[in-house]
Amino acid sequence: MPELPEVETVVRGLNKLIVNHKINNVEVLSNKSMLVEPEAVKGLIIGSTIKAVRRRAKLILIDLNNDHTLMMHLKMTGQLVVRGAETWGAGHPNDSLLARLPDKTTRVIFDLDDRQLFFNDQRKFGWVKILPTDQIIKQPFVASLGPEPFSIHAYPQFVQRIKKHQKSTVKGALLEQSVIAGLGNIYVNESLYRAHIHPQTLVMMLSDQDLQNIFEAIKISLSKSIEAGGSSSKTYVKADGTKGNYLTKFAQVYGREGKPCFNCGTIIEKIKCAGRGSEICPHCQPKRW
DNA sequence: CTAGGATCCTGTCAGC
DNA sequence: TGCTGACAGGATCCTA
Repeated sequence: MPELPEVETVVRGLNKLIVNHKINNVEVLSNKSMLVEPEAVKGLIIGSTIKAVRRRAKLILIDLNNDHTLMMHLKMTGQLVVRGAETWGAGHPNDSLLARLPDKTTRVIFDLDDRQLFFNDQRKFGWVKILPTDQIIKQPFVASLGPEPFSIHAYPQFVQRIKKHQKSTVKGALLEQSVIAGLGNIYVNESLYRAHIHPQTLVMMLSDQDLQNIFEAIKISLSKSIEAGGSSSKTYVKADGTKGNYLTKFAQVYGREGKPCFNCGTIIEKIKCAGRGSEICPHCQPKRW
């Protein structure tokens, strides 16, 4: 899925493009994607005005002017695209960001006054819900979330929470949203590479210094991506008109299997860890066992 | 309680 | 060309 930086990019874009706009109609093309009863679509969504767009972990929260909030999760292949006076989109980087919409991945269309918001999701894992705004933090998943990586007291909370997973691999623990919020497969791989830690290292084997290195590496990986992702929608089509992938602008190991490590030149390998593909530099991220 | 694997769904790509 | 299996930027459910 879009991970924290991509969701942050979506939220920043939506804040510029849909706040203070009224939702005139909602077209549901996939019931699986729209987990809102038809009566609630009519009674709570249609006719409301968007007040603000927020993010918590990988959740997108669109506050309406009736004390309710649209909660969206893009999961693996979701994306949000605005078409109107301006054209813009972010999330899963595929052709639907550029295509005429709706297309075969379009699941929900929000008709605003002078523009449309498209919820596209090839694999239909993502969803849209609506809740009273004050109930969001009471949702079990939201309540269980670990700290936002850039919040002031994130580090001690991160340390306390990851230490509950002593027998897990460090990769498995970092993928847990209850340990730290917003990481997914790519940023866990990127962060462990930058911290020089092998993903299969058990949490019980990590020193306090290791944890500090990992936490700093997470913040660097995320912030570099947010910087690049902020322009992802514009740079997705390169100057020559071909498709581009903004991840290649900052990724150190993602998608680089078989290529030389930027640090030492060793060939990047791809292994399986915590059930997910994991690119590593075998020299920079040595096994400790 | 934890940890690991299967699962939801659609599409693409490598290898016959 | 057509088929098959592996895999994919997530999180939940089931099992042990």
